[in-house]
Amino acid sequence: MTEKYTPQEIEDKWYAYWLANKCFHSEPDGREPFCMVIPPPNVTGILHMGHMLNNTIQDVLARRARLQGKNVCWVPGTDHASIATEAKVVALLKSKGIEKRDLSREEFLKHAMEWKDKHGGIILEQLKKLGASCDWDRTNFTMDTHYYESVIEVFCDLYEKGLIYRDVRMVNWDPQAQTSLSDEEVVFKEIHGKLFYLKYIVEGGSANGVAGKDYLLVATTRPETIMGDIAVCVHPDDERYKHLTGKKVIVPLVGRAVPVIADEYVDKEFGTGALKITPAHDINDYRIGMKYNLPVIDIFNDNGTVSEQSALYIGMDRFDVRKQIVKDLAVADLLEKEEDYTNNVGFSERTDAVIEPKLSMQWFLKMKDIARPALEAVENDTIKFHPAKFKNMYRHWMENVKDWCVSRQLWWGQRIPAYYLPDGSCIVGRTLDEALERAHSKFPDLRAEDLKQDEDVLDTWFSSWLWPIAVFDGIRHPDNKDVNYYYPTNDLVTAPEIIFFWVARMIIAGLLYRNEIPFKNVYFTGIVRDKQGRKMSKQLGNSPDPIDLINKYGADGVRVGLLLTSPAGNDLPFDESICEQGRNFSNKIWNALKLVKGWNIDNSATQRIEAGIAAKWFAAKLRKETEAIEEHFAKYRLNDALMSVYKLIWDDFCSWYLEMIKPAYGSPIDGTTYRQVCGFFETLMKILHPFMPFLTEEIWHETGEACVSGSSKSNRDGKTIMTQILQTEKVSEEDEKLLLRFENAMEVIMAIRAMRNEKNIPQKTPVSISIREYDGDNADNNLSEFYPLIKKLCNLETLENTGKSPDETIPFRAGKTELFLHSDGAVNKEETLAKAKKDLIYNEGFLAAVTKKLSNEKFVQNAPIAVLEIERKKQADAEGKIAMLKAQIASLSA
RNA sequence: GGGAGCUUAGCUCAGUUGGUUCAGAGCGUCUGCCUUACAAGCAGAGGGUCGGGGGUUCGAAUCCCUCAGCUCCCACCA
Repeated sequence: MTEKYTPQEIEDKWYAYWLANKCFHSEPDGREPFCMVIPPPNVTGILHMGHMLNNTIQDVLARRARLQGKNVCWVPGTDHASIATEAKVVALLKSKGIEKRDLSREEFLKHAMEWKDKHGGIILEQLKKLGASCDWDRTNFTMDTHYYESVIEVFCDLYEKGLIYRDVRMVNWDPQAQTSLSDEEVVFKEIHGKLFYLKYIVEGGSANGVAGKDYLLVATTRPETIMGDIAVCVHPDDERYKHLTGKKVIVPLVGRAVPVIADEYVDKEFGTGALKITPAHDINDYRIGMKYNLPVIDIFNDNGTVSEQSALYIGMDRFDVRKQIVKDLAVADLLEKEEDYTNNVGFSERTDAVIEPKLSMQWFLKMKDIARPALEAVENDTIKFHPAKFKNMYRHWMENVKDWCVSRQLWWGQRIPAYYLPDGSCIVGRTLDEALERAHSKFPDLRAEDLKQDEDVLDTWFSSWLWPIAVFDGIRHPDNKDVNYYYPTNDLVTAPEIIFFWVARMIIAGLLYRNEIPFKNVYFTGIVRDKQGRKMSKQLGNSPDPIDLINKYGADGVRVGLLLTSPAGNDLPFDESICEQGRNFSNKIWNALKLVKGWNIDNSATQRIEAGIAAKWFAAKLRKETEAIEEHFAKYRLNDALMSVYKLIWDDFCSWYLEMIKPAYGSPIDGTTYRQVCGFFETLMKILHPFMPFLTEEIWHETGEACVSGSSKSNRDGKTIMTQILQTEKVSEEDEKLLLRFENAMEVIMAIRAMRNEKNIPQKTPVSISIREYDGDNADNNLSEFYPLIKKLCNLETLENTGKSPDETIPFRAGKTELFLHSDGAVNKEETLAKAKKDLIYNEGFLAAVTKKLSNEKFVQNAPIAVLEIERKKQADAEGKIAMLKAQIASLSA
């Protein structure tokens, strides 16, 4: 065996083996299913730390379910990610000198599909490095034919049910991608800009001045939108402007006269208390415009340049116009002043372009009614959120849900199956034929060429919301055996950021199309941050390349590092050093195997007494910890589960058990002990397998039955840990008692080690100890059975129960047990006396506190009996210790 | 502006219905060890007025009030 664990070779070897043996593939059978669907990464995506965390968690859950004997199906796949992907393809074509607008839809899609075939799905290959045990035969892509048809079917169905409609609305417009965005795709950022004060001259005469001299001052951050102004609005109670309401003012530079209206929406305190109304380019202005029936002037083209509708600056970009108009206003003496101002500006999540509110014709899905059952499913815990705090967020959104704008002005995606007739009316149909047939009821002579399909595609989330159903083709074939077996899925692991985008909508779709929830548990991961707490991002360059990390620490090491850090829903402050801890753990286990494999086996030898006790103890410990781990898993506390395994292996197995059974150098080990250690090792590898799949597979082949023959070669050819089931046993009362007694023995061992440390006596120098057990008559506390162990672990020449304090010894204590170190040299009586006195003072203080508590009538009356008994026991113990210390002090002083 | 949550050791976090010597874990730190599986290691040690203040209670990290600081979500005031 190699000196150090080298993961790379072993990881590649086993992943290939698992694939070759179809270890991840699932087909419906008689077993209980355990199903998960991967949150499909963008087809253009590259693996980042967030994916690493998310997929490690899913893999742990999948592998754990396999160990429980379930039929595990983890469905992988990718999302076509319409905006993100189209933006990438457009950019790539541009770099080759090809403009999208010069291509036909078909040509563009051909380029996009080629690009997807070439670069798409890299991320899935990267997930294999991580050890992800996805059923790759079931890989889905949201634009696969069956998936595409499912999406179209759902759109048509919802339309037929009257849930989908077409309307002109104010939408978030991304002028770069030239598409609308849902509210969820807009991110607001604080921008340091300017507030401009513009003069709107009052038309004609005025109550208190000459025409042209009187003006209304309006503050705005967007002077370039004045060409779209159709009114100025003031608060009805604002004394400053009462005389102006109903009059008209002249829009600066533009020269158009617009009315001054009064509405309570206006904040008197802000700016000048007068607000310019531009319905086409501001959502609130739009609402006011609607309320007062004002006209709409849309001054921007789809690409953000000024349109023909404008009086000025036609063709210029919106940001250039802002610069220019400020200059022109100043020249015309229509700009009173400008102030620094910070406000929130919406940006496109995908392209980072400044969002332009824009009126346009879009398709919408009515949400209110279909959201209600989805809210209930989470409220009544039919679907459980981990951690539960996200229920609040979910409720808030679902109660205030707005209609979903599902159309996007893109080509990459599912094209909306709506067809326009020559008369402008619109027919929805699954296919052109279906649409034509429907159109014939109105226009019998219509031909296919007369129908013009809607140019837009559907929002990406309108396909991903069907993911748990569509991956099993459950939309097109609702009664197929896969969907019947695997749906509803068990767990969904995702980020809280997409709780509305995705989780909520999947629940809605599940209830709508299968009348059943899509998953039973949702595990929300935290955000992976850097050491300084910043979110990892490409721009900051603070995200390590996961593949580099895997190469450096091994996939198992990285997985452990990620999982040790934080529980569900907590952000994860990532630092490479946590992967180091994972790698060190791999190495520790590797070395433990090396130790065991290095022993010579003597099958004729009888088991040493301490090895027998050690085995009994470790078996009990194993049962106890297995139970604890189960509980952690039940609560989705994966970090706690891993920590328990970590300590079970490192501390209990390596530091205690192996040290207890380790034969003297050069001596062989007896067959019984050897078989026991191999059995324990095997069980430990199974428990650890979900977290460290590669290492455990490698080592499993050297443990368990493979050990029994004593051969160092694996006799497990053709088998794999992946098909193993973890048998668990309940911890018994006997176990609990043994574990408690053993803890006392551990305390003694640690006290002796500490004493060696203090006196600078090396471990290799044997010493003798006398022991006096305070509660030695009590069978539950008696330590004598562990004496052989204590002797071995502390390298004692003798360990005798003397019953009295021998001369020439250094007394010390472990809990309630008195110990005496035999010393050849002069014993420093002063020192031990001082220590004993100090102990006495502490214990007398402690006793006083307990006694005071017990003499408090109210405490005795109100406290539960169990608590009282504990206090009385504390009192008795303290009294015993004090008596012991007093005797010691007396003998030392004599 | 509206809502939710958080504050415990140097760091990241546990701490069930208030009650064991309850103030914990891992990492880091310090001390001593290259002891024949492992220095990617072994053995040991130190470290916190549980954010501040007040209250309820026999008893508060835990319940209530208040102040301070941080985070997230929603809304988008020109």
